[in-house]
Amino acid sequence: MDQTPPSSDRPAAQQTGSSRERGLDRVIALLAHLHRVGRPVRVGDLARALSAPRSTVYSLVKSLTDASLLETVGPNGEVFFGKSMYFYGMDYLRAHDLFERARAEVDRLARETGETTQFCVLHEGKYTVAHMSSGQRPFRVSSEVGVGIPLPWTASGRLLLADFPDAEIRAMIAPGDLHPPRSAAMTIEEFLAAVAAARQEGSCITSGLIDPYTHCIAAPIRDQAGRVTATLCFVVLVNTPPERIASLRDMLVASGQSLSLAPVAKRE
Amino acid sequence: MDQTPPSSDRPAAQQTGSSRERGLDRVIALLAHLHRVGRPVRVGDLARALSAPRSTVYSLVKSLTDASLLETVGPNGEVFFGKSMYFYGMDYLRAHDLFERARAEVDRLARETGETTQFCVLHEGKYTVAHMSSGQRPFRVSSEVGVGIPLPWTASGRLLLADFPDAEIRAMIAPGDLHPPRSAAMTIEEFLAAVAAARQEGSCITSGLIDPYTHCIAAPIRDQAGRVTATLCFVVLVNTPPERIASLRDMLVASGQSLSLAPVAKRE
DNA sequence: GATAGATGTCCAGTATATTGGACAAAAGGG
DNA sequence: CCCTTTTGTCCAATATACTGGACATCTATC
Repeated sequence: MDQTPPSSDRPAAQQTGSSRERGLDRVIALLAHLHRVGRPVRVGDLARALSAPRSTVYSLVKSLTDASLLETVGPNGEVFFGKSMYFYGMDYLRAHDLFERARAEVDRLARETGETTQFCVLHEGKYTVAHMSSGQRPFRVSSEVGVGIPLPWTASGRLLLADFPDAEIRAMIAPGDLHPPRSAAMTIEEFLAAVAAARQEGSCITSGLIDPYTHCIAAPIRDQAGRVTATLCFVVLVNTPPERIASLRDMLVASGQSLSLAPVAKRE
Repeated sequence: MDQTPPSSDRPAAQQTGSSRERGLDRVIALLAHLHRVGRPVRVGDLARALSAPRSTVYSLVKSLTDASLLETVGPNGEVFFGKSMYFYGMDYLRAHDLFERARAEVDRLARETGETTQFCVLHEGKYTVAHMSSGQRPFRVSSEVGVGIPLPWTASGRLLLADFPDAEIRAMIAPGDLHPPRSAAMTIEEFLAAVAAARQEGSCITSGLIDPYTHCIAAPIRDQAGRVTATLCFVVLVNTPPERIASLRDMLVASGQSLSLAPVAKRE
């Protein structure tokens, strides 16, 4: 046939057309997929999930496993993240003092209060749990580490947006984000008001937003400029007495402030 | 590291300096380089270090930062590992019960004894610290997390090789590995004997091997089949009294055994 | 402020990485 | 047992990712 002009006027309706793609892009999608799935995946399934040629995926996976970025695990040829990924993740930790200290603080708070405690950040426009420590009776928690959740669904989300002008927040929030799965939808104005309230208050408590049987108690962590860069939060059962909630909030605010100190020079 | 010497006269048909290379391979080298260096690196320096074309590296780094696998940091355009790398590393942790429990145990041992404590594994034929918690007076420790060190230089290395036949160990140890930097060289036979002794003993103590002023106390962690898969170790000052060393070793052996239990089913 | 060097972006051309398909071997399934 | 599906490996062909070089901006050094 003649040369098929690549969509002269309109983009291909289906991107499933045999598109030759960069190996690196496929790898990035592959890693994201593994993260989403959260468990080892067979190479064949990977190819299917990414709609990439099998031979390509085999080749890429070989390179990645040779580099220990992936590991083959299980009796079948399933692959998952490897040791190098772990080490590189630790490098990130080492470069980010706040993360390391916050992780330790979360573990301490969880140990001392017995409550499920989280350290949360804004990542790619979503609320994301960066570390979590389960309380004494670990109940079903709705957010896994590293999985983005719409900001309006959480108390921390209100704090994380404290420094953004309303216009930016509007742009950041997709329509569906205003309707938590197990709770009533809110308007963008209501949410903006909630952000403003959290900003004013210096903490935030929500009830039954993601999970109808829990409260969420959050406190900000600020950088040197005073901007909220992360949060700490407790997830407690709905029947927790108000005075305990207040006490937990005070602990959290105090911890948040101690983590907000200007990063000490750790080099010698 | 200039691991790609100009190679005055290479056998033909090999890369002649300007070798067009796969993007993914460059990325893998890039990540390894960042890990070696251990701090943010400017893109130009990356290109130089990898001896890769600048335009290529810019393009790759752009893809990686867009994916949050790298992050731009600092006033100049330096890049280092990004949040996604951290999350993927956490995924590795979640998939490896042993790592998570060992990390907690290391933190506990360090807190309770005040000694520098490490969790070590065999990675790519080297002894590698997978987690470390500094003691009360954190002194200069010679091994960073994730950095491979020749097996003969450490007490843990002797334990990690306990299940390998002598022939394999010989093949695994490079000649230079038998000469610790601050200590006298050993013969391969001496090392094999030390491995055998560690195997017999169920623990291992070395003195002044990497650092002349420290002892290294190590205990094995075993899998269901009883093979050594990892170790715990204390790094203590050379003047530590023998009875304390014995007591620390006993603690370590006990902790190692508790971690050696068959992995509990954590699924519900 | 002139020189020298780095940085980030852009572009056309080509070496080659990606691709589809073919294949044997293993793994079910009925 | 045969039939179907999946797996892992290999290969030739070509779409394109990588490359080299050119360029305009910045930073430093003297």
